[in-house]
Amino acid sequence: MSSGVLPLPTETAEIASETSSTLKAFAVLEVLVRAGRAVTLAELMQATELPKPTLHRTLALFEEAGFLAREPGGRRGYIIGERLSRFALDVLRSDGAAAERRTILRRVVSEITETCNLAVLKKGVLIYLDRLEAPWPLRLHVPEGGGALPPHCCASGKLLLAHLPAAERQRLLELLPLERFTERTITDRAVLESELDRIVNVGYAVDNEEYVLGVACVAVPVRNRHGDVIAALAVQGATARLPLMRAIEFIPRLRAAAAEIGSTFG
Amino acid sequence: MSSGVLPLPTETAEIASETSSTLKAFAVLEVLVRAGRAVTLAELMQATELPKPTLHRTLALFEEAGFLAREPGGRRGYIIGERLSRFALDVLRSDGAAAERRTILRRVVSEITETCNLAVLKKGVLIYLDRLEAPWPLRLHVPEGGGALPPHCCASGKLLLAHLPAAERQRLLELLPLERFTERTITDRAVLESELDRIVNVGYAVDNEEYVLGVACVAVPVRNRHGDVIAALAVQGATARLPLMRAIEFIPRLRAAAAEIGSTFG
DNA sequence: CAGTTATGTCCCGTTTAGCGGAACGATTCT
DNA sequence: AGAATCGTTCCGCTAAACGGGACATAACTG
Repeated sequence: MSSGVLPLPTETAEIASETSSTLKAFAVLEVLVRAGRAVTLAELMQATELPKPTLHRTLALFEEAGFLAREPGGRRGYIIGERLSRFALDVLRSDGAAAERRTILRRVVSEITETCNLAVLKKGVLIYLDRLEAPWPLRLHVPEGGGALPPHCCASGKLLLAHLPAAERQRLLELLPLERFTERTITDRAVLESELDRIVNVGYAVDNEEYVLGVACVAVPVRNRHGDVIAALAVQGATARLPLMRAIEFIPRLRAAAAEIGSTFG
Repeated sequence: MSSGVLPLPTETAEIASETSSTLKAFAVLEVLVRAGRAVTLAELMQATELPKPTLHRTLALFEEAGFLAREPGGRRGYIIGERLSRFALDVLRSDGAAAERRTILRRVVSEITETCNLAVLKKGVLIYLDRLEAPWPLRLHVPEGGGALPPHCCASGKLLLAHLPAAERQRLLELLPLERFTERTITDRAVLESELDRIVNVGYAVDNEEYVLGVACVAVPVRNRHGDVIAALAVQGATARLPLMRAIEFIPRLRAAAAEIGSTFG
């Protein structure tokens, strides 16, 4: 796998600035694993920008615990240990409900041939639970690892805001910065509030280029068995290909999928 | 995949007595992952005997970093996050045993002079852990980066579906789109189901031009020491050169190699 | 084979971040 | 409704992580 002239993909300083020792250690593992071969301490220093003793300690810890092992002989690089392999296998095997949701998403995406995502609201920002891109060349690039979006300017975000308990919704509305991203972004609290009311009534939310010019979204609620809105299922596409009007036609299908997804929780 | 009346396999006190916070955190992940389903804080407390705030802190950390995620709604269990899932795949593709497996694969390929591959099911789709082409001019081009295949139309996919835990298999069968690729693709749920039963009985699976016209595959299970099916080893070839009948003759060799490969997984 | 550089290991005083009992808040059960 | 269980937050204490630096070991060099 991978590996070229420059030994490691250098995601660098991100790691060094990580506060928690545990996450730092985990990030080191990620670098090591992505290298796809034995890696020396010096290489890891370069790739992670972590101090030498810190790295050494971390690696020794993992070696002691069986997560890592070392090459025999002179320049002993670190390799993946048996315990880490077993762990990885268990991770892949513990699909369960995640596989179901992913499968449902996949079906929707292939039916409507547009990118779909499943998102929740966490501490006032929108977080993707899963996301599946349709095979179009023109794609919205989303930061790796479930990057958070501001909720006031995307369909899922507005939908989830709208269905918050009244008090919580009120509190968030006052707190949200309502930053402007395009000329269509809603930056007025009163306007946003009536938009949210409208969303509750019609049962879906749209984002008409409010976050990125040329990108429109439609989101429908995912409910648990009690009827609470717990997540949002959304379709997203370039308006050049998918004008909002056409996206809205997908709502019945989205709703059906949302119902299925809802039943995979709890 | 265990999980029954008693929620978790309780390796217990080992973890609580672990000195390093990082290893403790890792052990928590191991427990969570082995459960094979969403796990609550309370369950983890019982299984790890760690104090509540400690666990909470650890889990929140992982959630923040994208290694874990939570089920939305009321009783929010922890599930495996996107980042951890990706990490696991990277591990399996480059661990020390991967080299060993590749050696075994290489031998099989040179023995039978046909392309072989090793695959697992991840979130309901087939992913190659490794793949080695035989030196024939006519080859099936496979997208880089272990592109995912739909499981209902390839030998490995059907084999792995067949050996899923009954409940999970059932749920997935209902959800899979069963897209048609050739006139031989199985697109009927009932037919697929009886095919899966048949596969469990005979111990191997075939793909008779169900995905690509002119390409046939035969897959046998790779089992860990407990007998669980964890991967599939398959041979694949152009039917012009390798009619299904001849491919089936390779099964004994594949089985032998699969046993070897199985022993390289913990 | 000394001399030199690059890499790996250890020490130890400092400080941070993990710790966990306890109280509080939220949800589910009956 | 109340009771019980589960999840979250607080905060003072202390162990554990931190990392500069010194030392040790292996790999090049002439």
